[in-house]
Amino acid sequence: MLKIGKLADYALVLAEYLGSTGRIVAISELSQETHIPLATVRKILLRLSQNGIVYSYRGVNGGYELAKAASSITVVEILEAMEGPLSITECVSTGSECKISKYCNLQRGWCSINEKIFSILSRTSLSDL
Amino acid sequence: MLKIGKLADYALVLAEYLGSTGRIVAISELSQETHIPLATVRKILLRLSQNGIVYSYRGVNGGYELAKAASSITVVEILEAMEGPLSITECVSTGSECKISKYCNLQRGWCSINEKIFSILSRTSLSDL
DNA sequence: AAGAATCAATACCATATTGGTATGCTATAG
DNA sequence: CTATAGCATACCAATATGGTATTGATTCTT
Repeated sequence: MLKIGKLADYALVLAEYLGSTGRIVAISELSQETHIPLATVRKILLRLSQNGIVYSYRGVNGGYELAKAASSITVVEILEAMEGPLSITECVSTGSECKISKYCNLQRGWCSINEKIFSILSRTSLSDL
Repeated sequence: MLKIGKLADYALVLAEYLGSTGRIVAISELSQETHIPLATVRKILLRLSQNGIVYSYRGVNGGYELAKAASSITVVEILEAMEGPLSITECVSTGSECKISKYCNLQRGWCSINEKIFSILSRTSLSDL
């Protein structure tokens, strides 16, 4: 467990393909090449675009391209674009909404672990995968 | 995101309490002290017991205690006891059930990341939290 | 031996999340 | 002006999850 969502996984695959071509690619091509369903690709690319990971171009000959070089886009950037801030537990992100937070003294430890995982994922670039 | 389940989180809290007392503790006490609902505590401790993290004792004065010293129980042990093997993506664990695995070349990278996260979580002991 | 305390095992349910799809709207190239 | 392609939103089905209830088995105490 401790799995990332399928959409986030797909997002990496799509981003990797964009990086490998280096040009503007339409959703239809992305879907064909990656075998990810068209409507799903559409949803993913929208999120990536809204989070500045890719640039989008409308109209004829439109499509998407990476906003940066594949070597400078990190795994955590794409992950967070798809799923929000990295937080291994409730208390790490929101300043503790957890019901038992008053009686729990693990928050500090979780934050530390969270930072370490963040560090790993931010040291891995798209091209490293 | 990339969150662990609440039950796993609770499991750490419960294990930490067990470690702090060093004696046999009944479910009722665990529930009272941690403010985790009784039935939920029962479910969690059962899993921990089945996975050898804690010893259980039935009958009057029964309860649970850690099977090892808190300093030698790792976070990943408890996590995996609660949620199964650590695997950040489908392809890491099961040898790839993923539909697009034939067209995806990220598996190697995910495995590497998974190992690094595993390493972090196995270098953190219960007493470190 | 009886009875109380305590864990074991399973089954169950409501809710939230997730993956996936559909649809009408907007912008742009030519 | 029209075909192409992304934008935005809404929707649905399936699954996972957290949480609860119940019955049975074991052990201590008296």
